[in-house]
Amino acid sequence: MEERVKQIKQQLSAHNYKLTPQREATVRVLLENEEDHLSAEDVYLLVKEKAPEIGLATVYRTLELLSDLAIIHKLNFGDGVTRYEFRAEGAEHHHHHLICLHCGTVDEITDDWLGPIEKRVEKQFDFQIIDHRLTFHGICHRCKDQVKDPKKLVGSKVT
Amino acid sequence: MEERVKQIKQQLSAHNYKLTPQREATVRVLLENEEDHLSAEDVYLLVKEKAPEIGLATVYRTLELLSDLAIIHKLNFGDGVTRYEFRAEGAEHHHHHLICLHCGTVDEITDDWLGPIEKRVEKQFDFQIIDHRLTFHGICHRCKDQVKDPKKLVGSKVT
DNA sequence: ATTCTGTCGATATCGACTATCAGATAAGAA
DNA sequence: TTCTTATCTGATAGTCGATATCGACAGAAT
Ligand SMILES: [Zn+2]
Ligand SMILES: [Zn+2]
Ligand SMILES: [Zn+2]
Ligand SMILES: [Zn+2]
Repeated sequence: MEERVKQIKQQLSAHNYKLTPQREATVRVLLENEEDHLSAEDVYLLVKEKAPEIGLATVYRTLELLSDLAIIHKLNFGDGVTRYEFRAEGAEHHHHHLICLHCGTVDEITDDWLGPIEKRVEKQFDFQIIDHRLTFHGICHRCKDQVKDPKKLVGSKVT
Repeated sequence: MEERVKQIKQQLSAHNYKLTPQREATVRVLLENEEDHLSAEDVYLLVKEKAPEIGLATVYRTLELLSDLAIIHKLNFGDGVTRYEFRAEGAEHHHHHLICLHCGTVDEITDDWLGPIEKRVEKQFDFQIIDHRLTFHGICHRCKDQVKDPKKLVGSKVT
């Protein structure tokens, strides 16, 4: 934890940015909820618990900054809000997500399974891949007994 | 074309919806620009050329209706607007997209290359897949000579 | 004719996000 | 120190895509 904060502080100062108290509070909230895919509003409310004087704009600015420096990723799960998560340290690509259409839970596949497909894309389409996003929509193991007609869940969600 | 319109008319009436002139105009615009990933605003402007009396709300309502009936898909390419495209007839799953970070073009992989990975997900995570989204971000063949440092393009886009 | 239902266009409203701007803060120079 | 400068912050107004609301209208049913 302290290690990660220190590391991020260095990444910031390498680009002539300071780890201000507000930025540090935001980073700590992200670190403490690393598996939760928080929205900006989520982060704002959590930061406010520790530092009530912080403004929403500052949270947005900090998230944008961390995103610009490739420290965190912006995610979109089709619910209209941008969510944020740390990039895996050293990982080249984004990991994959499993979204349950019944309970909304987002699980993760931390391994990158797209290697062979990427090779095929690069060759067949002459497309140089920098990153990818892969999301599966379906019924998670916790819900499978409660859903009778999965086809009914093919709604009108954005993705 | 006429065939597709007729088919959509039947899909609507099967759910007790009518293919009104406004809805038909919207459907035709979608059909005539099938490869373009139009936004609601795009559709609105194109429909207005033929039927100037149509309202923006009606376009949104029609797109939502077509989406509910699984006739079209809602897409999000990280630029803040929802885009729409027809579902491939009979295709179980959504196709894949290649987004160029330099020129913004969206190309398509119409084949489904995820079969083996889906099997693995279903088994390993006990997750019943209903649909998926796969997007590659990178440099398209048209831009590859103009981009020297692809790493620089790893911006803060939502995806 | 009268009611009911579905649909329409116009427009107000919503919510996530961004831009603006005056004041605070921190680093440098004198 | 004191002045200067650039960076950062909080409050808030504004933007923009999307949705909700509402009165009007057409077709079907009674
Ligand atoms: Zn579930
Ligand atoms: Zn994740
Ligand atoms: Zn390109
Ligand atoms: Zn497409």
